[in-house]
Amino acid sequence: MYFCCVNSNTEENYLKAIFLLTDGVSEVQPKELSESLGVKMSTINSMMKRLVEKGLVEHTSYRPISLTKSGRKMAALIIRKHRLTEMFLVEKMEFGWEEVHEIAEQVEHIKSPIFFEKMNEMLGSPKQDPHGSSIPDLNGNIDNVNYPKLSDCEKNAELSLVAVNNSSEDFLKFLNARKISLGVRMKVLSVESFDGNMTILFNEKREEVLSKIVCDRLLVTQLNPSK
Amino acid sequence: MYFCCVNSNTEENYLKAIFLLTDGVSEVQPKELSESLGVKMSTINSMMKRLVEKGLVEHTSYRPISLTKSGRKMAALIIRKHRLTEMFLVEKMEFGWEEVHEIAEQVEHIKSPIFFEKMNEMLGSPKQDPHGSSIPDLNGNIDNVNYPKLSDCEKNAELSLVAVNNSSEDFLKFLNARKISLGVRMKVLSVESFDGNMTILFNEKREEVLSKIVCDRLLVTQLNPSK
DNA sequence: GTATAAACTTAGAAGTATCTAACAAATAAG
DNA sequence: CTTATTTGTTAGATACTTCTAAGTTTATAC
Repeated sequence: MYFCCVNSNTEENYLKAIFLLTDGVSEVQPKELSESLGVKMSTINSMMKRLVEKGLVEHTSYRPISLTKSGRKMAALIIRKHRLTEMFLVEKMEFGWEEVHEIAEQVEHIKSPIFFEKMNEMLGSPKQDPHGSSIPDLNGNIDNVNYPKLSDCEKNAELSLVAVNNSSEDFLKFLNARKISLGVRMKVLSVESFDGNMTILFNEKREEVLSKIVCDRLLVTQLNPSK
Repeated sequence: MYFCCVNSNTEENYLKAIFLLTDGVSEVQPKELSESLGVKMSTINSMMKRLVEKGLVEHTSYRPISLTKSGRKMAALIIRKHRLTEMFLVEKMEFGWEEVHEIAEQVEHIKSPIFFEKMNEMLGSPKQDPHGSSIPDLNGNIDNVNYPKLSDCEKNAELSLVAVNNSSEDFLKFLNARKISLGVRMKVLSVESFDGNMTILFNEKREEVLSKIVCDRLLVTQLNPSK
């Protein structure tokens, strides 16, 4: 018999991955999870058995995977620790937003509620992490604002960058090199229908051509709602 | 075959324990290690096989255990991370010295040299942790000052508390309750030869009777060398 | 100096986390 | 609608970390 309240780092990583992959939707395919975690399908299978038995995951043969209520809460609390850590590293330790994901990936597993609540306090209970993602509260509730992708915006749209979809070091260094950071003003000058490339005017000054891959990862809000 | 540069948290804990138990002496008995880590003797045996094979530990049947040069360096670097973390928690996050050991025990395993060097920089390259223990440098070298125990001091000795031998929460709370902290001035008023109890005058004001167990854990320097 | 106790070792088992290989079900393609 | 491909499952293997139980060696006591 398992003790439902004690989980290994590995189990926490599975819960977190399922949580992130079911953002917006309710289920995730075993295949997706396997690719996201970099493990074989059979490994997903054994772990799902354990997490189902612990009451954290719902899964029956040949069906997609979802979190139970308690699994979702647990996952959200791990993500809270991850995102508070990222914010702490950027705000209090002067790390760049491209450096913090890997460190937070390890720090998030530390068992010490007071450690993270101290961070939260020092940071003034931030609502977003350095990449614009929402930080779940202590009850595991998370504001699920679904910002549109830049790639879904049309010509002449005037926008502000509010979040990025991906915190990989390479991608964030790419943005750094072009001085693209959260809050930057953007105007869509043109959209190439052939390949999805977009020409963007940043802060009314710099022009950049961004590939579809990049535009898919930039989340924005409308600056002047056309009314 | 093993990869000598990659170690699990468990292996790191064994190296650290051997390092701390061989402070001053060159070897440690398997039994001591087993008690210190809270695992059975047979577990010590299997782990020693692995660490010997990795070239980190020296051990032959029925003989005591010691670290190789590379094992010692590795252990010192883990202790560096532990002690920098403790200092960071106290100095930059306002934790009490009794709260930090448990957290540092987990943080010390984080794989990110830059994370700890950032702490070191923010702290101004401290030489001691909040309990007065030396912090090894980046090469794994450590100042091995062997402060005398209060329990070894004689009547009328005038002393200053420079370190504690033990960072358990209970012990440090005991000291907190008596306002005993690093740097406090102490004068030995009397020593009870029967049980080793000592009556100590703190900062020329407060008098406390401390048991042998407590006096064994307090490390001091002579304030006025009697010459 | 033998008997006894303590310390140490070995062998074998269990749980976690992973894999490979073989097989089964569901989906896509013709 | 049958075939082929992709996706999912099971069984069995390996490495890690730990245990218990049984056996050995060293140290202690008389």
